[in-house]
Amino acid sequence: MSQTPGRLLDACEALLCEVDSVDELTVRRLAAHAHTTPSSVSYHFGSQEQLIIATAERVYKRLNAERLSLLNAAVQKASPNPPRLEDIIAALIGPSVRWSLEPNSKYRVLSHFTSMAQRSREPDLYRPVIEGIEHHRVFMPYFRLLAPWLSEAEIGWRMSCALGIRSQVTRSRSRNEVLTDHTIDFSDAGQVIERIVEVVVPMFRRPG
Amino acid sequence: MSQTPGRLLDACEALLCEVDSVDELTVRRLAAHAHTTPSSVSYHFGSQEQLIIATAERVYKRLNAERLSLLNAAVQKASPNPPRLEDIIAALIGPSVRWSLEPNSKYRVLSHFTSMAQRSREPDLYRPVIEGIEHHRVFMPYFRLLAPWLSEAEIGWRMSCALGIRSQVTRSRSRNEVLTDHTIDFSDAGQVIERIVEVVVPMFRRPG
DNA sequence: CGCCGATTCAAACAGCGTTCGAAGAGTGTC
DNA sequence: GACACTCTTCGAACGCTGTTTGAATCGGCG
Repeated sequence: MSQTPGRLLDACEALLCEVDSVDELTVRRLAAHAHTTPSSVSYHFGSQEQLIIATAERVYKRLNAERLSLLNAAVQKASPNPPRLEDIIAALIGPSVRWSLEPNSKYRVLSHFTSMAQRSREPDLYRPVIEGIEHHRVFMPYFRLLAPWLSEAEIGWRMSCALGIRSQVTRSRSRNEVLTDHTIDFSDAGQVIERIVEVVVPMFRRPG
Repeated sequence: MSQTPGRLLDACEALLCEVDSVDELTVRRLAAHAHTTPSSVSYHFGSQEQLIIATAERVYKRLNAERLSLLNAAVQKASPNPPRLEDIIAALIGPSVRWSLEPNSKYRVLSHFTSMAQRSREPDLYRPVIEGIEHHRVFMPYFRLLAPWLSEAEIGWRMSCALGIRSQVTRSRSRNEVLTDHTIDFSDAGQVIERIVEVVVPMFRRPG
């Protein structure tokens, strides 16, 4: 077995974090960083795009592991009572928010990845990673427990909304700062998560 | 005055709508469509990127005009009473949702634009368009009227959240369909807008 | 007319991702 | 030990990209 694929994955991960725009990442820079040649990217991964996808997948798995561990902690903490709704929401959206603010986290890999997914002409390459790895379904039973009057579909819709708010925070920080007159400190992950939870919780409250 | 810049803007708008990925849009294709040569793009706009930004700006203005006209309609309809909260929210997020679903609208220009803004190494080129043209501040007084217990910053934060949910719908349709078990018809703009309004309204209700 | 700025265009340039073919490394078989 | 075979590496080349350059052309104006 060659160890070049592994070195390419590592190089890709490292370079994606250093880079401001994803098209500063070239096969030639990648190859140099991994001590190999441009053609080995195509050889081992099929294309540069697929290498980036594989890199993102690896990072996604770590992010999701953190989500799950927060979820389990929330469940443990409250056991045998049902977990707090606030904790479940924070487990869902917290890691993304936190990673996006930690300067040395690998979050840049994910934001480059999602921006590539949007502009790709081969959405099928990305779909499995976006829909499969982020298996939000693990959260479903706990939301159902806390809001049994909502169907699975209704809960899924509210999770989508929560994730949309999360993305707005991680993606358009400067725009948010303008809209909120700089009164929210968007560099304080804890505060931001709290604000998101505060806005999402009412979506799961019993109506009327 | 030359009429080439105008033809380039038109060509860029048309091609951005036809294209799946923004890097299918090349200066050579642009030039051919506008009956000119590749170098005229750089000559008139500085770069291909700036041409795309100018194109998006033009489309953004139309989208915002539609928002404002919906806002005014909502105000007129209720006058002299304050407008309905639901109508204000629908005016804010409705046009994007509707455009993103109309096959012949120019929404593709905007989604290509935002995905470019994310991956650009010159964010300053995009900032004025993103923060300036979308002058959401017009909505502020009406929200304040309807939720006087919220500060401007609090309202701005909730508007951000609403826009985030809107983006989630216009961007990740397939992911939403999976999460909601295909029980929401994301191709029905009216229904989608209604669902968003339904989730956003509680954010503006008096706490407690 | 003569001039001058504005505009057009073909050619060239440096960079990109990928493909190709030859060379090398390692392994199992005769 | 020698051969055959696959897996891997690598440099050269290909076709494409956006931009720059310099010469040609156009349109008014003194």
